[in-house]
Amino acid sequence: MNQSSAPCLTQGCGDCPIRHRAVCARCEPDELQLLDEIKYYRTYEAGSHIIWAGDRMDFVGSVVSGIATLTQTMEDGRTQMVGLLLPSDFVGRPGRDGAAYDVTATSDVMMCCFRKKPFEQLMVRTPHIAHRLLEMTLDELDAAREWMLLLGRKTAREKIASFLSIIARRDASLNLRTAKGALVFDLPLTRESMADYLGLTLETVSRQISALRKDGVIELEGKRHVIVPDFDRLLEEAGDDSDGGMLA
Amino acid sequence: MNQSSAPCLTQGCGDCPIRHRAVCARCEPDELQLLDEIKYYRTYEAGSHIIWAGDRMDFVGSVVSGIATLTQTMEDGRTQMVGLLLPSDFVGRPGRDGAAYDVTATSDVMMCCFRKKPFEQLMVRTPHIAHRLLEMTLDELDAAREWMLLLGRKTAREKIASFLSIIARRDASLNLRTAKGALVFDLPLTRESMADYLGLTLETVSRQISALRKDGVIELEGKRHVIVPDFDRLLEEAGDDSDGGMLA
DNA sequence: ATTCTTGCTTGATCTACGTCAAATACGTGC
DNA sequence: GCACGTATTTGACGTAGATCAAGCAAGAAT
Repeated sequence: MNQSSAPCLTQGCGDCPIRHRAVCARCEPDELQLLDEIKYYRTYEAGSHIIWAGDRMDFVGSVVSGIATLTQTMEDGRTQMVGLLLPSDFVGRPGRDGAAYDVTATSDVMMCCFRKKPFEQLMVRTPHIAHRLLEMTLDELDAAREWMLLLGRKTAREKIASFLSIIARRDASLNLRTAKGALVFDLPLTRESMADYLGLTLETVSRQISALRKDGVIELEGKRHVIVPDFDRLLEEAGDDSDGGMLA
Repeated sequence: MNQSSAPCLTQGCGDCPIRHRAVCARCEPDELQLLDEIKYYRTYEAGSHIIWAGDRMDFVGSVVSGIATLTQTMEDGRTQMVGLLLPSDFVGRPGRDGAAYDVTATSDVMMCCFRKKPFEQLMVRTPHIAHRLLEMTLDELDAAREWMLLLGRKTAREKIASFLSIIARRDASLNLRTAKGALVFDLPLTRESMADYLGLTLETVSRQISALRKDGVIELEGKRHVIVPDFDRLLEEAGDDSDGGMLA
């Protein structure tokens, strides 16, 4: 169907999707075998918690399929999403014992896990794994800071437009174009989860999506299927500097 | 005066303040010498830009003295702070060429810089530097995510209280207690910069500080000098789970 | 002393978004 | 087909915080 679901057996990484190589892209065959030895798969049902904040976490790993979220919740129930995990995204903090956030499967999720202790030992022996992890963490930090601008300074409409463009970008595997060049993808979250992502209420999310639809910025088929006839227009609505053609 | 201004000559790190050892804490003497060879100091005047977003960045380093901020600005001028750099904090992204954000000196700043190329080479040879950087980056990511909860879900009053407790915590070097056990510190930012930190306007910042003062949560001497008679009370106002006694 | 400048406070009003409440749509099982 | 549960939309209204607009305080320059 597309490269993201292609197995990476050639990399010695079992049946993980290709970007899972994030961790083992430059490993030697013997290192890959060590990774395979400490690897296992787990599945989680939609709605179930993968980890609770504060739990001891004895693995690191990648999402193979499905969607998971990282969230923080205040005592009175207000919650803010702080991470969105799509297939191939990495979870876990080598060198840390506890989980800092709740990790929840919002759809059925399959994880590819590495037992943490041996993974950390492997890290010591194979410096490029540490480098790759540093790189991934810097990427996450960049994403978090972009997100902070969104949360602190953008209007509700800009937040929605930004979210749509972020999903279109990240979910590249699902990106398709119609004959006319319109961009097409599915929303991976409910309105409520989008609200938690954007620091809004679900009602405001719904209203702003309706408004963008009315103004012709997007089209909807059903509740989740989005068509973006003009991606640059969407970026304008998002208030982003038009870096423009990253999908050109 | 306090440990933060004590030189760390014993670590072979020149006259950098002690937490600068972040990078070189576990280095062998010969590695430290290599660090010294690629090290230089630079000063920046209050208000001047250290780096502009997008600039090539040919160094990494630590703040030795003064305060600097990381900010993002939208085309229409709305700005969001995404990082606050106090003495001993690290700046720079090994492996990345460009700066992602504006870095501004909000007071006179002295930086201790390492030339990036040789620093990266050193990183390859000394794995514990890479590990330390990963650890620091994970810390920053945690801080960013805490910050996201603040931006997305907290009220103005909670934001101010959170900010005060964060400063009290980070600025540990300046923490003092009065005879009665009240916590005392100085605000490192103007009201406007606080507003950029918190996703508010400077007027709202001012009003909420006044309100906290009126309610006895804090006392003020002048505009910047803060006295917190009861730190737990402040934490309650911040809406944080009372992890309580981190300063007990 | 006096004017300027910069940072801060306070007041009056406005508005974007939240809150509360009631439909509507879409499955899924019977 | 029909009942039921969940996700979503839409409406009416309230409010936290933004905006606009005056002051005020304290240091620096004249």
